[in-house]
Amino acid sequence: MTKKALRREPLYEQIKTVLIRRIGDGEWLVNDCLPSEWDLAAELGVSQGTVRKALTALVSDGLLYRRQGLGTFVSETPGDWGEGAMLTPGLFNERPDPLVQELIGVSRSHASDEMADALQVRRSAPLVRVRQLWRLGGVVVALDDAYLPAESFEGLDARWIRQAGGGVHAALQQRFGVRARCVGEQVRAVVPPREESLLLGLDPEEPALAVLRLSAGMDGAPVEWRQRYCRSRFWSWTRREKW
Amino acid sequence: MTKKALRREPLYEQIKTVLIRRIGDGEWLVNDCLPSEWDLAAELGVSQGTVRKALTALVSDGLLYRRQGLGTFVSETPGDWGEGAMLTPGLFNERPDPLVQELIGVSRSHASDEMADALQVRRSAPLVRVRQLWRLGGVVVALDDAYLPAESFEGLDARWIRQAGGGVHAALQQRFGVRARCVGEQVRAVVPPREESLLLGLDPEEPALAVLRLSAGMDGAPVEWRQRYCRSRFWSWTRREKW
DNA sequence: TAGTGGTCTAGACCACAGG
DNA sequence: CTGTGGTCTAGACCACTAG
Repeated sequence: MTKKALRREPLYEQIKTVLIRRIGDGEWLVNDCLPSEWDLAAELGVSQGTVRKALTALVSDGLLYRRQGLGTFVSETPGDWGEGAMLTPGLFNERPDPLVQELIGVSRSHASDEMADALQVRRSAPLVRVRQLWRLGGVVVALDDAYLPAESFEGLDARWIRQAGGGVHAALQQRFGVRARCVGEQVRAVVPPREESLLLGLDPEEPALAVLRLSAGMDGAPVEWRQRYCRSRFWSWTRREKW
Repeated sequence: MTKKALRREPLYEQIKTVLIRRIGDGEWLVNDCLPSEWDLAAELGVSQGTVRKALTALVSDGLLYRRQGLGTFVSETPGDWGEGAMLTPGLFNERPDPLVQELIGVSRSHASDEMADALQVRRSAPLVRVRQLWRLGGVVVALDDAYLPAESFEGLDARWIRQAGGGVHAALQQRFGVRARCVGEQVRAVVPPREESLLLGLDPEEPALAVLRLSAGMDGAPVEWRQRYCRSRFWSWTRREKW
């Protein structure tokens, strides 16, 4: 036994966990209104202030949104691009632009060592690969491949993805009840392989931004490994603070 | 007159503003302990909870840090790399590494249109350029040029920067009382110009990550425009969430 | 008008650090 | 032991939204 007693987890953290689970279980669907802070407080046996602290954290995590005078709601499944993520297209003082994704195809693949490590599957484990193209104003700006463990997502195919509105993450939510969120991201400057370079419309030897991203379910289990090549010729990728 | 009355700014926002100003004025220096939440509350005429909310916001902004049982303290001036910023070196599951900066030289330059726009100075306005090299484990990993309005920072030279510990931001704080923080960042994949490519030890035509960064003082006035080339060959640049 | 989130207060207890 | 931040409660008032 250790001398130091385990610090008990704060109440609002426990509330967060409960709410995440109940949302994941489908008790409240996308854009559903949660019970009011007071109702939740009564039901959970804590004060309204504690519920508020948990809700505020979930809002900043992007799982919920609030509208004063209306209530607290479940957010849309984030799109495949990764709304709250590191790289969004645009220049320093620009408005967000509409990104359109185009599904190219779904195929089978096997886990590289790097993927197997990130997805916590064995090496060469079977994966599903979903290849998509991103356009902005008609111009191709990015190409990405999403890799998912085939054993966990049997039956995921182009039809399901199209029915879900074209997004892998939307399909995961609808077909498997999994809400994926980005848990790690990497950026490199590379010259893409010839095939990808052609799809992107790059000159030979023209560099692109390569983004590697790992997504996990709300329970923390790795769900998707994504490799994306971004054109860096006309567009750049920006982060903006409140300013 | 408009029908809709102006919404009064929340108290904790006002408290934030007051504290930022008093820190900027040097009332508390780096690593100084602020008065306790209760003392601040009494002095400012608000409740302890309101002070806490303002302090919490400033902690998440990186201006303060707290240690339970001790107090609330003023953070170090962030280093020139940009500690809390988008790109920090390392692989997915790595610990942070010690980055060492080496001052190459300080020279005069003139604002390009892009710089003038970001720094809010006239085109071709005189600028001070500070060129630095970044090493990680002895290997050169990045090269950057910091551009500052010469009129605002007259006298900034290599000696002052060295005396401040080698950092531009540290020198700004010590010599001009300006705490700079990153307000916007951009990433591109490019093949650097020949001179920069040589300094970085890149092969000809080898791509690098180019990071453009605008920093502002606590009052929001633009202070520094920075262009950085990062080697992308052995190192990659990562963001990690709590995970 | 009723119900919601947004803010603020006052007071309480806990865990931690230091003398 | 004292003082600090960390958490939690109960209650209040405000601003916004919908019907």
